[in-house]
Amino acid sequence: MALGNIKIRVVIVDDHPLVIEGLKSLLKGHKDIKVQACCTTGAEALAFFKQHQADIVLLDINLPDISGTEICKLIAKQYTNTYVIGLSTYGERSIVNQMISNGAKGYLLKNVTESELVEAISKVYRGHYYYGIEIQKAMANTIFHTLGNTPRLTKREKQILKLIVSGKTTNKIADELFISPLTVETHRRNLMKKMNASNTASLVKIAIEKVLV
Amino acid sequence: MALGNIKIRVVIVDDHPLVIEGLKSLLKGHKDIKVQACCTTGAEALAFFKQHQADIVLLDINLPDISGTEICKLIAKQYTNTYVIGLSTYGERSIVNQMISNGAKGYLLKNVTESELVEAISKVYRGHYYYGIEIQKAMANTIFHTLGNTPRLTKREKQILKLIVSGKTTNKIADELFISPLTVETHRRNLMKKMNASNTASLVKIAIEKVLV
DNA sequence: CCTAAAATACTGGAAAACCAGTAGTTTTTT
DNA sequence: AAAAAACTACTGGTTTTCCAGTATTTTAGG
Repeated sequence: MALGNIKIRVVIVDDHPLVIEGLKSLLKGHKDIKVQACCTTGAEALAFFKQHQADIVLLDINLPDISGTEICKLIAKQYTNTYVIGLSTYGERSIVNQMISNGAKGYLLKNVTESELVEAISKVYRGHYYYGIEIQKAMANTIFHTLGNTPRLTKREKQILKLIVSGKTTNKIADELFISPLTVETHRRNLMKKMNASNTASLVKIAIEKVLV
Repeated sequence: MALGNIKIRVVIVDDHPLVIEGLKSLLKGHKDIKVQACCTTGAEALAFFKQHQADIVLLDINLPDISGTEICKLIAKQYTNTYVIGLSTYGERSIVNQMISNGAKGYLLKNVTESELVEAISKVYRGHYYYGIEIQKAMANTIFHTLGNTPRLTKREKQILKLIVSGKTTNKIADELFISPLTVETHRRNLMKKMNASNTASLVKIAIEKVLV
């Protein structure tokens, strides 16, 4: 890997000791990588970074206290020499995007192999991006689906969408907002058109999926 | 632990190599426990048990091929000397109950500590039950929340619920399943009643929330 | 085999959602 | 001040969902 005797300083943040153990184990054999610290909470991690430096953070998105995306944002903003690689189990696509837009330089699923993990760390360390194969698949799906295609909703539309998702009928919503049911219906129709939904069910589903609610 | 020179034979089943690695690492120091095999799929695990014996199975509930609960049921039925300890991340409460009713003798969250893991294995090995502290908390919560509150849906109901969530209308669903729209409607109504939803919107929302879809 | 649960299907009627188009009024942006 | 965008509201009609029952057939478990 030709890094001479400089070690990549890695910090692991995950609330599962098991995962920490696993990651450490996978990295043990690589002498140009040094696991500097392991944290099981977001607060712990942030405290650590106030006092120390690191090159790479392996950051779980499911933390008990602070959300992974939040921490990612903070680290990316404050410690510009520290790069974040997100970690999660499969199936949490929307989060991947959030992490990336919050400055994560890489993203891996927890079923990562040793070689992939090491490659990710070294790539990201050198300033490149690295996304696991599975993530890339998910992203291809998503880029169109979630980001490129997320319609900008107006304030009123968002408000009404929330009420729809919460199970209120058009009439109830109209009552609540002191507007005509006919108006609510128009908004409803516009929402469906914008979000490519054919009925309430898909409207709600898409709304939840895209975290518009 | 006074087991003489008999080792407890443990099999780990988890699709994340990382978790396997972590568990192995935690168990390494204990010489009365022997990790006999690790499987990353349900099929692999079942194949293994056809040819070998084990005392304890550490079984993840999220496997790519067969559901953990299914495997648990099979093992408990066929290999009465092999005890299952379920493994999962938090938040999958309903599954805990399923696992237990399928014959799991113990259940742990993946953020288990070394001592807890070892204790669980030895307790279960001796024929006792063992549930992690967090699981016990979750169960207390659950008894009301998940069982009292998450309705058990039948196979057909789940199937129809999925189709509803995917945006299909009653007629489309009926077509797809080769049944009368009237039947679908009945299911629909039963779903709403069971899930305490007043309309499609809340049905979809609740379904997604409770990960019934 | 028998029973309970699940799946199937119906009647008939009310409410809510969906569709297409139009258009006036406010607010924001340029 | 003009243009664009957002919010408002309507007509008139179709489709889908929602509600309250009832009832037969299958299926699964003891």
